[in-house]
Amino acid sequence: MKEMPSTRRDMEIADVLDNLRRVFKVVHRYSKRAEKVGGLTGPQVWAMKVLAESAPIRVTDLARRMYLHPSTVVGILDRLEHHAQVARRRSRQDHRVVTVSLTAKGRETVSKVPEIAQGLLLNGLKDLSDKDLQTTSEGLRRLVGILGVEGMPPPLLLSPEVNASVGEIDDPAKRTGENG
Amino acid sequence: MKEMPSTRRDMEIADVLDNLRRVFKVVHRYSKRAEKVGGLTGPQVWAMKVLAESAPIRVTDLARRMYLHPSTVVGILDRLEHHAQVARRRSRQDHRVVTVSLTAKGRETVSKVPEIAQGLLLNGLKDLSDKDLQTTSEGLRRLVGILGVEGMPPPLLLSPEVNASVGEIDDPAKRTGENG
DNA sequence: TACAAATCATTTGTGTTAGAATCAACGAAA
DNA sequence: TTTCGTTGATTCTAACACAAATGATTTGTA
Repeated sequence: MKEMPSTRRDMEIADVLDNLRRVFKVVHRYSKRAEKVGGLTGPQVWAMKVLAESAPIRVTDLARRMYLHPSTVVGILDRLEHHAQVARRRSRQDHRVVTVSLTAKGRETVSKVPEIAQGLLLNGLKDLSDKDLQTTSEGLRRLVGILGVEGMPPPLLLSPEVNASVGEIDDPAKRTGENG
Repeated sequence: MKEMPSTRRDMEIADVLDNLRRVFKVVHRYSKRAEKVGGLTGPQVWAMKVLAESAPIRVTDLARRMYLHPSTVVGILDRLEHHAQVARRRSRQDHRVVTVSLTAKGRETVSKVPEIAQGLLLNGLKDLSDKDLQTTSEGLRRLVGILGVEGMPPPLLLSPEVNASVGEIDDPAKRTGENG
């Protein structure tokens, strides 16, 4: 692409992208090793926290809640089940469905989990002044806005249609620009 | 004790974390799938872009520039080499080091690569008003600051080019790299 | 010179992630 | 009832990511 040297603006944009990459890296790393609680990895703990909140839950729904592909969740569940942290059970009403729950050991583990990956960030955020926090929040909101226009799903965490939107993120062309 | 939830502040913090997670998901996905150029994945293209800028480069330095672990880069290079996009060469001065360069085909590929994953974000950022851009930039810088102080050693930004546009973000130079 | 320590790339092992294909089961329609 | 399309979970393949260990090489030191 064209190199528009010029202004601070461009530098600032480069700055944003660079910082974003950096934040990614940190959080990713952090959630990869620092989060281990009982020999469990970040995503594993994350899954268990979701389970603690809404078990029994179907695999598909769990995946939706974690913004992950079902096949990914299957792997995570395999490992958790192997560690006896969760239990799978076939639904009797619908034999296709598998519901997942925490075992006693799993509940025990969850109770021990402090604040995980977010702890670091969380503490940092708490230390910010009101003004700084607002700026940070604003900036992120801005980014989400930018991305959101192109297809980012709504807040959710509970909305069933999350997955639908997520699935189209990479193909904004499909989106009819209804959005607000 | 002093855990009084549900102030505006707490909601704002939750907001930040939530938005962050959202941004992660989008960008991650985007860089995983949508970035394919000539059958190449995001990280592969990324590596090639770095190479286009500063080949020949040592594997370790490439890893540093990409904020990735050397062993990860090795895998990426393996695939790129297999596609004849890059070439490895053992240094004659120091037989331990391997320098990587783009092949003719590789240069051809890079020239075709538009703006990849960043394109989406980049365009969005360009459309922001000066003020909004500043706010966004500020917010990110804040986050990096938080993470940088608390626990993020590795970025290192020791290479001149990397922090060219970054500047003074967390100033890790002060720290004697205690890495683990 | 000899020998220990550091460096560099790589290999090995584990885990995360997604997409395609597969298989079983459900639901609706002919 | 049989057929057909769909849904749900899983398996398979491929890539990414990191840590720890390996092997080769260089550097530092006695």
